[in-house]
Amino acid sequence: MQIALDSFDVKLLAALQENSAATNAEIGETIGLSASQVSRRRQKLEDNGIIRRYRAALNPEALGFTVTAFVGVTLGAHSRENARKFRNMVTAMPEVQEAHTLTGDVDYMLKVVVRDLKALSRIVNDELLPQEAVQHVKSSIAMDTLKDDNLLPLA
Amino acid sequence: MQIALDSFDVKLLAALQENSAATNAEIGETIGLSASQVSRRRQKLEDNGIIRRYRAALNPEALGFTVTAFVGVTLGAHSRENARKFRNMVTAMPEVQEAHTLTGDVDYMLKVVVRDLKALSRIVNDELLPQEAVQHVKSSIAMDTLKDDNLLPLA
DNA sequence: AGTGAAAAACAATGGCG
DNA sequence: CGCCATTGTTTTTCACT
Repeated sequence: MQIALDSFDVKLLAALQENSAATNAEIGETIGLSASQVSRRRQKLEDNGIIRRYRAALNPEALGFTVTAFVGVTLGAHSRENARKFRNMVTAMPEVQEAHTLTGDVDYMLKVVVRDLKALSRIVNDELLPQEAVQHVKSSIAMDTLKDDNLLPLA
Repeated sequence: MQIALDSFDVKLLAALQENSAATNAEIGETIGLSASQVSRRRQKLEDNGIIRRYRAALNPEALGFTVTAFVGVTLGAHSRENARKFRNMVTAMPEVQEAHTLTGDVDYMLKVVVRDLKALSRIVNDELLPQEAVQHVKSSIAMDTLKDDNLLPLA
């Protein structure tokens, strides 16, 4: 999928990932385009999958999610089938916000968000560790989050 | 800030973080509420800060961001001033999507997104390591991302 | 490539049960 | 809280550069 983006498209994407509630007219004003062009370009970017979706960013603390943890997981004797089961499981777990396979000594890095430490303990001890494939789990708790915007550096 | 949320609010929040482009009528249909009530509740949730903002989720690969890395940073002799400088810097870096202070042997965990390994190298060697406060940096590259939705587990 | 204006869709309020 | 009607925005389409 090779898509040519001009500088208007990039500016539009930057504006939308910053604030998708802005009207086409408002965005047009900031990037120097008419509302109708913003609409047309936006639709093209949605159609070709560059814009994946629109979502509301919620306030975790206000909703009681006070614990964020990074959980490093090391797998044991790599049976293909057990590793697949593990991946399916973490993908399906709602508390797992991110799951990546890493280079280095840790096979997987999970970002987990829960209401309290008890819930984290339950996830590690009752869900992750019982998995056949899992050999070792190491959790680090985020004491403070300086930044969590997950915005692409389009600038 | 103590806010009472009933099950309609929770369902509404779940629907909005899943897809904020849905119309109030569509959301109302899925959560069992009229469009006008969805509108009223949504506004209240925006006003009291439970809904922070609306954003477009973009496709990183389509935009050329092929490298995601987790960078663990250990600070040296903790001069308060140097640590503050470090925090200000990572917060201002657009390539840093997340920055957390952690429990354990690593002081900070950064999630970095860039176009190629060269850009990652530049960030580590030319931006992070020259910082006074930084003693040690260890990067792990995400070879595969299974999940990256950053949705709160409201279910 | 782009604009501007009309038409269609939608959000937001208020009143009533 | 549902329903309905109204009002004002906003999106989208169309004609025209």
